[in-house]
Amino acid sequence: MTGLLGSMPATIYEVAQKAGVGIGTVSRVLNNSSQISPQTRARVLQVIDKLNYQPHAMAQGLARKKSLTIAALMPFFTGHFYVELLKGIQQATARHKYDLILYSIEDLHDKDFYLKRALQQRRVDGVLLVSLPLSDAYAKEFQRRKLPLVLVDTSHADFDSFTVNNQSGAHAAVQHLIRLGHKRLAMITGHRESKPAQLRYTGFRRALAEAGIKLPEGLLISSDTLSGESITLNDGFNKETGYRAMQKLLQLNGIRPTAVFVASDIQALGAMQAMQESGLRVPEDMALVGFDDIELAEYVGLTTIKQPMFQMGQRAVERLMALINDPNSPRQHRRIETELIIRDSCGAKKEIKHKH
Amino acid sequence: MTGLLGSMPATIYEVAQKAGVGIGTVSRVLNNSSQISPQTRARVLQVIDKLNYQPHAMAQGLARKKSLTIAALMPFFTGHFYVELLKGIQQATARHKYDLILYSIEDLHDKDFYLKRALQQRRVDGVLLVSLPLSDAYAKEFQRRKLPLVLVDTSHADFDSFTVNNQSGAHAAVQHLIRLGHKRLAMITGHRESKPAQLRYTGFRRALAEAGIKLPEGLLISSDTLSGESITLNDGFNKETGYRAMQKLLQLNGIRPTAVFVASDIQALGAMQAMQESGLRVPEDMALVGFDDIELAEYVGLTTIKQPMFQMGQRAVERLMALINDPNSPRQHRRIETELIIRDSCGAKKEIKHKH
DNA sequence: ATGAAAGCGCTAACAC
DNA sequence: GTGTTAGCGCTTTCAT
Repeated sequence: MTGLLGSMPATIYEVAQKAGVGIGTVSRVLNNSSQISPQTRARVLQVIDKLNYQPHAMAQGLARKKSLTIAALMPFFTGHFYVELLKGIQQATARHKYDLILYSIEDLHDKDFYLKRALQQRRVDGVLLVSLPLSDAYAKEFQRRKLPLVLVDTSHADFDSFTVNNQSGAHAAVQHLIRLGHKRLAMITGHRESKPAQLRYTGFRRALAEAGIKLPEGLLISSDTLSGESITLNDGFNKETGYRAMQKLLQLNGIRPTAVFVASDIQALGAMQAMQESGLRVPEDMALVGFDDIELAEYVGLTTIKQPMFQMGQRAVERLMALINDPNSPRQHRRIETELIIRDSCGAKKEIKHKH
Repeated sequence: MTGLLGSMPATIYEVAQKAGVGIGTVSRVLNNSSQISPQTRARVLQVIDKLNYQPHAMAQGLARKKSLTIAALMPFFTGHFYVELLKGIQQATARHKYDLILYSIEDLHDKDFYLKRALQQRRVDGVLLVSLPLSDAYAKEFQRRKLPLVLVDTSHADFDSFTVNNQSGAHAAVQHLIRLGHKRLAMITGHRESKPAQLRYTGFRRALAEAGIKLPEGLLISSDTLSGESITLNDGFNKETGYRAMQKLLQLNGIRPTAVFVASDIQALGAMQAMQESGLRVPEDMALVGFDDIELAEYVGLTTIKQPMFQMGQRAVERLMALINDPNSPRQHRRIETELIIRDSCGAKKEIKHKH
């Protein structure tokens, strides 16, 4: 039927010809333009269907100056956090019938390269920048090009952003401990220069202050005050720092805390190991709350703060789509609230445990 | 300098004009064509650099009938396996200077939709289909269109594929147990209809046969012979089936096995839980080997079979690129070998343990 | 070696 | 309403 051209996909010309109309008409029904007589529209649609015609994405993109594609630049997968985020992004993108190009950033050189690519070459309709700081040079570039940009887990005054509310998350964690009756609390966290570490610390202090509890000396342990090989890894949020920090806490006789807020689950795991080696049990000897809700947290029954990354990914895409459709939509900086996941590491006092 | 057009990216025309050459010439240096005088080439390159010019991907794609993009269709992330795979895919794709469009398949309707999209809209130069069976209808379609396709973790006679060698992996796992001196072995696995389950079983049998060991009745437990809610989940590879299967094994007095090969780590976790509840210890009371090397495996010290997904992703992309460059390249069905990761769940006999 | 011109498949402005 | 035509930004003959 399709003759010699049978193996090549149909073009708008063939559709037009078979339907006995001009290509403009076909284009119109494709974009379901305002006024087309129902008859011709039906006829064209029929041919389209018969030829199994689908418009050529690049030709459309070129003519329309739109790609129906967005790019996500993200550091590749340090676990759960990014996987969930990517899922959310992917799903929302698909729902809008957009394609998602994934650029993974392993070092800062990559970032530049891909940013440039997204900006100039690939002409995506919008970009999502995840966890990476946006330099002023690129900020200007995005503005000049009027290319919609949404930041996720990072921020910049001039662009829309979605970040986790670290402070209120930490606050909720500590409040939970306090509600359970704990009065002598400690905190283990990452490097003091780390922004999340700072915010989580603020939340911790705030919760203590509200309960009229003060933090004795030595009950706050930041990674950078420790010694050890991998101390600097991942902003101090790693198993070894958790382990060493807990060892330090355990040496505190007399003022040993009854509960500790560990600013990351991975550190909490290290802390648990240290406790175990000292013959101490969680939560009997010491209650623990983590932060992140990594996969292992569920397995070991660690009560923790979950960051709703899936949702964050979705919302970021929704926002990006809104910006694509209305570039003048006012800037929004959204702070996503966390969720307290209660498991076994704090024991139960007046609380009902939610077992998963 | 760029005047009113300053906010739009430069085109090949502007480059040509500023360099005092025709657009054809610019195009030639862009594609570093054979013969261009070093001088003009230098001059053009200089202008390109000054204008910060980068070719427009869609225009190039349209003219060249190539998109420099591939698509990966995959069921979205059931953990580690897919994350590693995606990392490998992403990295190899980037190395070839291709872009990666990610289509996530949540149900079979998605699969159809995206397959059609990739196939007809000519957005991509090749596709990677992961873990999903390819229907004959689409197989024909890919052939007709001559669109390069590589299957990963799934296969079809007519297309290149990369799959894990389930059989030899299982064989290695069981051989390990046998070398450790175990003579009474059992196996816990997923549904009997599951292809991986079948292959792993074959590997198990082969290892036993080679050692002259026979499998007494009742020492092979498939998920579909169990009862319980989530028994059917994920082809029977889930925690509950592992748990129940182990319970069943534990009821076997007299012929209780000293070691069991569990065909998935997640089931091994369930099995361990059942043992723990019965006051039994791993490996003292029973040795365990899993399959998959999920994240938790390391945490609980489970000896297991690792599937090198990162590598598989990379190789699949390499193959796809080869096909894109030479569509007539002969078909290859690659079987990727697994790796035995020795941890603590088998104890040590004559073996040296590799501790991670 | 290089300029001119004809597409690539589509959209959109312009006629009628 | 619908056909015609001029681009979109590039590659690629075809001349020269």
